[in-house]
Formats: sequence, structure tokens, C-alpha cells
Amino acid sequence: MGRSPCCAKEGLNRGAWTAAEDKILIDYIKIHGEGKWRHLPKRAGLKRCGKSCRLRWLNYLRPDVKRGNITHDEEDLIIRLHNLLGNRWSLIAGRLPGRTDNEIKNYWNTNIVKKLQSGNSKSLTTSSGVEPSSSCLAGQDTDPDPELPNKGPCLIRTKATRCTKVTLSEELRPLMAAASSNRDGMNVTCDHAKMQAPPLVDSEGITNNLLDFMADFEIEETMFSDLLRNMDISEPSCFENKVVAVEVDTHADPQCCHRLSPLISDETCLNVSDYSMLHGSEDFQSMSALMENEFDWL
DNA sequence: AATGAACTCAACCGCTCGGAA
DNA sequence: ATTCCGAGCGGTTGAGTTCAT
Repeated sequence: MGRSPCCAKEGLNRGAWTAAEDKILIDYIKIHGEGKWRHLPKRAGLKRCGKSCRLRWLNYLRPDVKRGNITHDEEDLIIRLHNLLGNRWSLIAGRLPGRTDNEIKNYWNTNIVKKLQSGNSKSLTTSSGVEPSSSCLAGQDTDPDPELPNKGPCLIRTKATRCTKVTLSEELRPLMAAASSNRDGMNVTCDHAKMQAPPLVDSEGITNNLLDFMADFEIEETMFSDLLRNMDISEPSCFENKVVAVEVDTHADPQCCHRLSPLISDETCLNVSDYSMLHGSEDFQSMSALMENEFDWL
């Protein structure tokens, strides 16, 4: 037996929204706020599915939705973020204030893909010199660059609230899984099955799924570098260029970032939550310098 | 001016996830 | 532990619009 539909479809309006319907929805949300979408149509007196109301509000009626064409800067950012995130439109949209995931998805599929297919990648090179990855055309999640199978994908993760998540290259995962199992008073969690699983590879030996390639560590309170220190590793330099990505919140202890810096390869994209975005800093070195200046933590 | 092709983008659909019961 | 439900996500569709002939 299948799942019950989100709403009874009989007698509901479909297709484009009318101005009158928009007004009803806006007025209702002004009074009652967002949420409870399932019950909203009945309470507001709309002959629409709750999902439809939610979509209409989020993609069109919300007051902070930005109108007008995507600017060159925005396109530049979309390309960079797509290189890092793949088709994770909501995450990309989260970095473009006022833009919705639907809008970005449409823009990508109608404009950027077309430019790529016409071989006009030069015009799509970002100001930072980043070209869209070859996987962009496939309309699939971004694969790691086959040329860099062991350096890990460049990626930006979701916003972090603390210095929490560390994404590791596959060779580091078993070590870290063991370390977290044997932790002594350190509040560290991870998906052990994922950490110890071999990476999925295709017939050519290329890791073919970014998400499988990644393994997150949740590190509460304790900093990642402290965990490393507690691991039984005779040669700390074995970590060089092995940490694929790190999430650090702007409010996190900046010293943590400093300790991490030797572990992170040049090719790695470090996500420092909004910090690097706000400052237009794309690599760890410049980000690190910014933080040094700002926090005086040396 | 007419018409068909191409394009755009709002809306829909099916699925997954997380939290509550 | 399991089920249910609300919410959100990404892929797809199709009506309306624009463009080319």
C-alpha cells in the first residue's frame, strides 16, 4: 500500500496562481506565520494543496524574494558553488540572499548548461578562475575530479554552528573511526559504518559519488586538532593533505583553525561557514590571514 | 501576419528525512 | 522499535512567451 497523498486532490485548483489566491495566502501568513502547510489551505480558504501553498510562498510571495535577472556576480557564485556542491540547489540558494532554489535550478538548466553545451566555458570561468566541472553537464551530483582521486573533492558544506564537521579522505577514515571509538572523555561521534566502508568506485576505479566519499565527524566542544593529538600517531605529518574539508563556525575558536592549517591541502576548500564568503576568501591561507588579523589569536 | 519551434520558469510530483507519538 | 506526519528537496512537466522563418 502506498503512502497516502499529502492532500485530497479532488476539487483543488491547479496550475498558475491567481492574484486573489496570492492575496489570501499572503494575508493568512501575515497573521498566522509560516508552517502547518497541510492545514493552511483549509484554514485560509484556499482550494490548493498545502505543498502548493508552501511552494508559492517560498518561491514567489515571500517578501525577501529578490526579483530581476541573475547578475554576473551571482552567476559567478552559482558556478563556483555548483562546482563544490553539485545539484544541491537549496544549499546554493542559501548562499544567494533572495534567490530560491527553484530559481537557481532553472537558471542553471536554462542558461549555464546551455553555455556549457555550446562549449563556451571561457565565458563561464569565474572571476576566481574556476570553471564549471565537467560533471555539470551531466546534471548529476558532482563527482570528484578523476585527476585528483586522492586529494578529495573541493566542497563547501552546510552552515555549521560550531567547529564540528571534518570530512576526510578515505585513507584517514579507519584511523579516525578507531580514534573516536577509543576516545577518552572526548565527545566525538561519527558514522562508523560509513567511515570504515570502502569507497564506491566505478569500473575505472574512480570514486563516483561525492557523498559516499565524504564522512562526517561531529565534534562537540572538542576541537578536531585535540582529537588528532589524542590519537596514537607517531608521525603527525601523515595527515598532511588528507583533510578534505572542515566546517567551522564564525564564532568558533579561531585557534582551532590555526591548528588545522598544516593539515589542509591547497586544493582543499575549507568551509568557514559564512566567514570566507563574507570576505571573499576562497583558500585557507587568505582566510587564515584574515582571522589572524581579526582575532589576534597568536 | 501566421505559425511552429524554442525557451522560460512556475508548479507539480515523488521521494527522503527528522521528529513526534 | 516502529509508524506517522510535516517539511523540504531535486527532477520533471507543461503553459505561456519569445523568436525565427
